[in-house]
Amino acid sequence: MDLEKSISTLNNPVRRQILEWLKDRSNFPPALPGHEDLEGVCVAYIQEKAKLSQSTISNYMGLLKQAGFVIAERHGQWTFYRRDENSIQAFVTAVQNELLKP
Amino acid sequence: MDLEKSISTLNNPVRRQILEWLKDRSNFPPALPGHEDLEGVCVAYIQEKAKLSQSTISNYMGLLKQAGFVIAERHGQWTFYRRDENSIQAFVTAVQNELLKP
DNA sequence: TCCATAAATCGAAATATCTCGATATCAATG
DNA sequence: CATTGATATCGAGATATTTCGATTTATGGA
Repeated sequence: MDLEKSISTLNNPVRRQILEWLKDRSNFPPALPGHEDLEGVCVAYIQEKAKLSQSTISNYMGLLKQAGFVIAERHGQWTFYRRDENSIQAFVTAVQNELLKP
Repeated sequence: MDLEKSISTLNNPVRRQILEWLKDRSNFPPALPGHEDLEGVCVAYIQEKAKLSQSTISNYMGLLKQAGFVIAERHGQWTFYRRDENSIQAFVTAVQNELLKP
């Protein structure tokens, strides 16, 4: 848990929005045939919703992954991203511990 | 509660450190004669501990104040800063609500 | 009123972040 | 193995943040 990296990753409204969207698969188009059973959302769907360039979103997802907020899983040519709830919970706890008085 | 501004204010290790220091008055030199009853710590003390320039610390304290993390109270030529525990708690709650799944 | 001290504001240089288009990589398929 | 489609990486321009020293403002005291 690198608090520094986590905070700077969250210091961007689009990245926070992506984490929000990823709470619910139904924020994105239905899975393509053959992907129905896979968890997570591919980059193209996230890009479409965020309306930023492909490279920017790929970069953002890399940052979210490095910070531990999402898990990436490659299946064929697609990378599926999903939230890492445990890691997100750990961050929230760390923020509490750092900010709130003993 | 402007989450945007709060997060960007916390996106700096020195500002977070200052909030940490302000948890306990005894992290700073004893109050000057006549200031014993006043809550909070003056800018000069914070500057001394942070080892950054006076203007930088004044700026940081302004940001922390705008974000609602500290309360400033002027007494004579000194400005005393102290944590705003309610506001800090509100921020932590907002982070929880934004990040954790329903 | 003049001076000294504390803090705030200003202007600027160095560094970091954002965001893009172009290019590279990697996997599937004919 | 050449092509296509998905994603990752690269290089760069625009913008934002960090941090400073210099200046300004506010206050209290001689």
